[in-house]
Amino acid sequence: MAKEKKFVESITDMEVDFPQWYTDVVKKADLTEYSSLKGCMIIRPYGYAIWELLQRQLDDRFKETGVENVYMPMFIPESLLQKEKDHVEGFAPEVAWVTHGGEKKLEERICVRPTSETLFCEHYANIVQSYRDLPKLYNQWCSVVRWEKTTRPFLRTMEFLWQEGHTAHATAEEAQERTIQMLNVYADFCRDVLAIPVIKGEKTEKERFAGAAHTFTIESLMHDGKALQSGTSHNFGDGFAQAFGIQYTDKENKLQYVHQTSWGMTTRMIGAIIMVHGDNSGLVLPPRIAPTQVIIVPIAQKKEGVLDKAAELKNRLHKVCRVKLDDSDKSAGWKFSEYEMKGVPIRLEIGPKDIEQNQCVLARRDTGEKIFVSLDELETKIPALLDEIHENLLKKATERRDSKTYTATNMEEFEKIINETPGFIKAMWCGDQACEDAIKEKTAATSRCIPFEQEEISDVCVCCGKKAKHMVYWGRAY
RNA sequence: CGAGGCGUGGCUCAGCUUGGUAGAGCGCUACAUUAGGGAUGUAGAGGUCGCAAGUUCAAAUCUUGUCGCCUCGACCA
Repeated sequence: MAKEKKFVESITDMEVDFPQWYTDVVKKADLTEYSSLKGCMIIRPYGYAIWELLQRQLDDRFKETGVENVYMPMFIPESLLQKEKDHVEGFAPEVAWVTHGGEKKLEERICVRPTSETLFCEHYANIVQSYRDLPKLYNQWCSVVRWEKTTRPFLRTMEFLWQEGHTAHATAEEAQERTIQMLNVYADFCRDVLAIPVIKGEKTEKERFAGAAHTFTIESLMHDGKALQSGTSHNFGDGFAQAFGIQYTDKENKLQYVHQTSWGMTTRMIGAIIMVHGDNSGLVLPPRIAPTQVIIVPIAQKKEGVLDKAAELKNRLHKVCRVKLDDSDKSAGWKFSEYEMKGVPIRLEIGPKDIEQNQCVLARRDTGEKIFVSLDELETKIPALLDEIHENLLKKATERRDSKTYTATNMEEFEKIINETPGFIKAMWCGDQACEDAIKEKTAATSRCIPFEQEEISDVCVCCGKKAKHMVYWGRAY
C-alpha cells in the first residue's frame, strides 16, 4: 500500500496505539460524549444519524422477509426471568434491578431487560393457540441494559441500542430455516451496506447463547487483527416453549410446542465500521450509511458568486445524494480536515477558478484521489463514485481480512501467530471443550465460529492431537 | 473483581516535591485582514483547583477519608 497521506495530526496513529486511535476517532468524528453515569454514552447527532441509516436499511430487509415490529416493556419481573434456567444463569450476573417504586420497596424485584426472550415467550404463550397462528415473526428496536464492568464507546456500554427479532414456528425445520435466513440477512447487509466482509458459521457450545440450541454468528475482523461478533442468530428449538408453555394445536388436533428463533444486531456495528474502514486521518464511512455523502467546500467563498454557485450545486445534488454545504467562515483547510475526520466519502471543492472552467474538484475519502469533473456531469458522476467507493472499501476490507487470516496445525504455530501477527486463525478442533478452554488459557483466543465453509487443514485437533471434527476460526475478540 | 493512571476555565494540561495574589495552549466572543490542506493580528469573557474533614497565620499544594472517571486484564453484543 502506498504511504498514507495524513492531514489530521490530532489522531493517534493506529499502529502506535490502537485503543487510543479508536477513542480519538470517536471523539474527533463527534460520534459520542461520555455521560455523567459511568459506562453510558451520549450518542451525538452525527453518530445517531449513522445509527438511523443503519436501522432503516436493516429494518427494510427484515420487513421484506415478513417481519413485523412490536414494542415490549423494558421491565421484567424477576419471576418471569427465572423461568428458563440456562437463560437466567447466563444473564443474572449482569442484570440491573429495580427495587423501589418511588419510596416504596417492591414486593418483587424488577429487572431492566438485558434481552427480551422472556417477554416474547410470555406473550407468545398468550397469543398462539392454533397452527393457523404461526409463524409469528416479531422484531423490536429498543435499548437493553447489561451491567458491564469495563466499557468503551459503541463496543461495550451499559445501555446499548439494538434490535431483537423473535420468531415462533410450527416445526423445527421452519425455525432452522428462519435462523439461517436471518443470518444471511445480516451477512448481506454487512457486505452491501456497511462494506464489511463476514465469516458465517455456528458457535461452539461454549460460546452459545444462554438457552439456545444452536447459535449462528457472523464474525468480522478489525484493523488490529481482533475479531468482532457482528450479529447472531439463534435457534432455540422448543426449550423456551417448554419452559413458558407455548403450545399450539396442530392439524391433527394434537398439542405441540412451538420452535423459536432470535437474532440481533447492535450499535456495536458502528464500532465495527470505525475499526474496519477507519484510517489515521479518522473515520471512513461506507457511502450507504454516511449521513453526509458529499460535503461541498467553497474556496475563497467571499469572492463574488462562489457561495451562490455552491448553493446551486447543493440544490441540484440534493436529488441524487445526501449533500451538505459548509458555508461557515472556517478556513478551507480546516473544513478539509474536519470532514476527513468525520469520514465523509466525497468532498466537492468549488472555487473561482473552477467556476470559470465550469468544473469542480471531487476528493475521495477512501483513496485521497482528487479528480476534476465538469459541473454538467455531477448528477451521474457522483452516484457512480459513491458506488465505486463502496466497492473499493469492501475490496480493501476483504483483502485485509484475508491477509490477516492464518492456518495453524499445532499450538506452537498458533501461539506464534496470535502473538506476532494477530488475526483469524483457521485450525482443526476435536470438538472437546477442554481444548477450547486450553487454547483460551494459553493464547487468550476464543473460538469465533465453525464456518459453514469447511476446509480440511489437517486431520487432528490443533490442541490435543486427537481426531479432528471441525475446522474452526479462532481469534482474540472484542 | 484484579492491576495501573487521573480529577485545576469548554478541552488538553502545567503548578504540588519545598504551603504564600490561579497559569499556559487550544477553543469561545468582537473586529479587521485572510481562504485550493487545520490562517493572522488586536481586544475580551471564562476557574469557590472532584467532595469532605484535618494540620496551619495561610492549603490547588501536606494528612486522612470519600466519590467519580479513564486504560489494561477476567466476563460479555
